[in-house]
Amino acid sequence: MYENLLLYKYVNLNVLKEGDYMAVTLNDIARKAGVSLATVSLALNNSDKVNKDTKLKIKRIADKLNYVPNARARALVKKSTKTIGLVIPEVVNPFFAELAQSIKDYVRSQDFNVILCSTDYQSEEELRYINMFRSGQVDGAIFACVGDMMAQHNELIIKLVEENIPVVYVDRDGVDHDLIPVVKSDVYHAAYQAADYLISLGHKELAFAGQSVERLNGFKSALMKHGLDLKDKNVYYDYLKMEGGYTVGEKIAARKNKPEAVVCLNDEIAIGVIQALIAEKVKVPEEISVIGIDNIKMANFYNPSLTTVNIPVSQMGKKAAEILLKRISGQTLSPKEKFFIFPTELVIRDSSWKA
Amino acid sequence: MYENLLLYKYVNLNVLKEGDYMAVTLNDIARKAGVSLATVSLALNNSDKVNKDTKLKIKRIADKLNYVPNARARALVKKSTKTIGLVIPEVVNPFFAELAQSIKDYVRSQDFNVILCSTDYQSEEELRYINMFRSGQVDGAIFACVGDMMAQHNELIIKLVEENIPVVYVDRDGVDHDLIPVVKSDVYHAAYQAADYLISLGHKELAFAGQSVERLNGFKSALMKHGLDLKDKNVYYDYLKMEGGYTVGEKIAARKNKPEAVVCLNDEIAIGVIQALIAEKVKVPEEISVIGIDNIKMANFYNPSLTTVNIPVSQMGKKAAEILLKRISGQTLSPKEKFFIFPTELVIRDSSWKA
DNA sequence: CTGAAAGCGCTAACAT
DNA sequence: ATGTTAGCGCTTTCAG
Repeated sequence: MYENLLLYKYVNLNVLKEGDYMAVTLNDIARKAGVSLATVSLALNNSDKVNKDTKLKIKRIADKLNYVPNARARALVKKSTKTIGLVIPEVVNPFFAELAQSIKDYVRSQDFNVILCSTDYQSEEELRYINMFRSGQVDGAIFACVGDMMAQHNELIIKLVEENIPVVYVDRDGVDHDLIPVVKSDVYHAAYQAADYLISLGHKELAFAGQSVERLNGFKSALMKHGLDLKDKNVYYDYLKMEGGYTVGEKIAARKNKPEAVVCLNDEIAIGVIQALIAEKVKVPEEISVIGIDNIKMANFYNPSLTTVNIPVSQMGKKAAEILLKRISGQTLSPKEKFFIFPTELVIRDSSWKA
Repeated sequence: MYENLLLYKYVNLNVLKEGDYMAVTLNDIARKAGVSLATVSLALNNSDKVNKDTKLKIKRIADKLNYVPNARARALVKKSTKTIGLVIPEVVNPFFAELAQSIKDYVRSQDFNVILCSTDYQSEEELRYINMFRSGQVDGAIFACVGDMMAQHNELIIKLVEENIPVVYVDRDGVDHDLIPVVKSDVYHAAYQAADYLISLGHKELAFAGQSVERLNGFKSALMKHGLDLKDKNVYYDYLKMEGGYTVGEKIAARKNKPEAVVCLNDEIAIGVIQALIAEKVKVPEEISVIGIDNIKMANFYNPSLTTVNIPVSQMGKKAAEILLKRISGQTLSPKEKFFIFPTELVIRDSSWKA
């Protein structure tokens, strides 16, 4: 809007004493231009209610003074900050990093900013953020925090929405999709695909590593379909990060009767598992096949390269951002947008092999 | 400050028609409590100028109404948003992700938020952010964008500082450390250490991959010290990520006379190089040693685990955040804080080996 | 087309 | 101890 204000000049009208900088305001410009403050505001906002010549004159002066509108003041009256909150467990996690990046990219193209809200899997942190959102610091928010412990906040988040702070969930299920749209990938199916593929390779005894009901269920359903049963000792229902995967790998390596293949909650865990297995001289994939979910960039650069199930994070992020901004601008959502689900895709690489 | 306001109740005083939610304001509370707006403000800010009983009464009412102060209004009058901007090239980069995380963690502990400003290495994006900062959306900013093309903004950033938006640089050098404090790691020395170590292993022909004057110079100085000379064909001076590293690896693999070892700008590039080498049947480290810089988490989980030079990113992030918040709160910096340099440390793992 | 004026919701003197 | 008042810098009717 103020493209031509971005000049590199710098004039300071109202500096009183050195070191006490005061930003130039509409008033400064008004005085200098000999018009009223209101006219300046209109002119700079390109209203056609103001004479072309005065507009030009005003803009020129604004340029010269290197005027930048005060975002705080504008936010107060417009009741909008042009920023959204993004709640994720952590940035140090390729999946969420990519999600964050795609969301930021999209909203930025629409002149919005994003406040980074990582919770480190702490539910109290999520609570703090919810309250911050209520204070009007953001125009809307995306919640992408997994974990069952977060579910307790769903009611609070609904209140947020009722207070006119739109929310969209990513890979988290809410209750009422009219109130809170959901963008997700079919992780149930992803886990199913992973297990199904492993079984098709000839593996009979499969393990699962990670904490996610939905994925575990998908995993189970594949076993069931093939008439295989799941032993308790084969599910390592715990852990979310790479180190945790390493622990699982160590445990598996220490077993006499090892599973033939393991499906991991995500690629990071898979890498952890593989790393431990290799360290313990268990060959991957010759002795044990390992498969991840997510298809992070590193999966393709790992050694052995990781067989995994692709989840289109960037697309999901963009879609979620689109939906959120639509909501913020008051547009209505199509039924599909209220529950948008992305398909997943098996990516075969080198960490899985015929038994 | 309003701990006890976080109740889950929800009362709406001034809803006029359904769906038209209006937040409760100080005025609502004042009316309800039969006191003035000012008293309410003081009470909720825990001023001791207000009677204990009225304070309690006011707080109780605020609770009941589920009051949350309006951050936008407060920002306008306090001339502070309690948020800072963090400019990095991209979140999808383990180094910057960790930096972002540590900065966020620290400022959050001081009740600040961070706006994620990634530039994707685009200098125009940095410009947009600078201008956004000028609008008062943030109380300060951290710039951690590398790249020589960004240097052109240094003047603009200095103006920002002169307009009372404190800035600190991370791994980027400015001009005037009084104006813009710098927190950095000794990457010159890091590259030196890497090369020096490789030479100590017996390698004589070393290559360098990546685009960074400082690191290349450190690399060169190690060669010089040992009386080795650097052939042009051994420096792959280019802007690179993991894929770029892969390309370099392919080029190296295709050479008749291969270098014996390669120092990479960072771990991601190193991983790319190794991956290509392995794909081309060149053994790492048996035939070529590869060493990275940064010591990202993945370095330890890679295969072969990556020899690298540790850079204490998290500490750097925290320190930068500390310094920035000090500046924001008007505290003066010690000379050391104006140019804070972190030492680096060689981390020997499996990607390097005696020739 | 331009100006005057009323806020947005809060803080912070200054009175009382 | 509490109330009154004047802004913060901007947008937006409503008059002229």
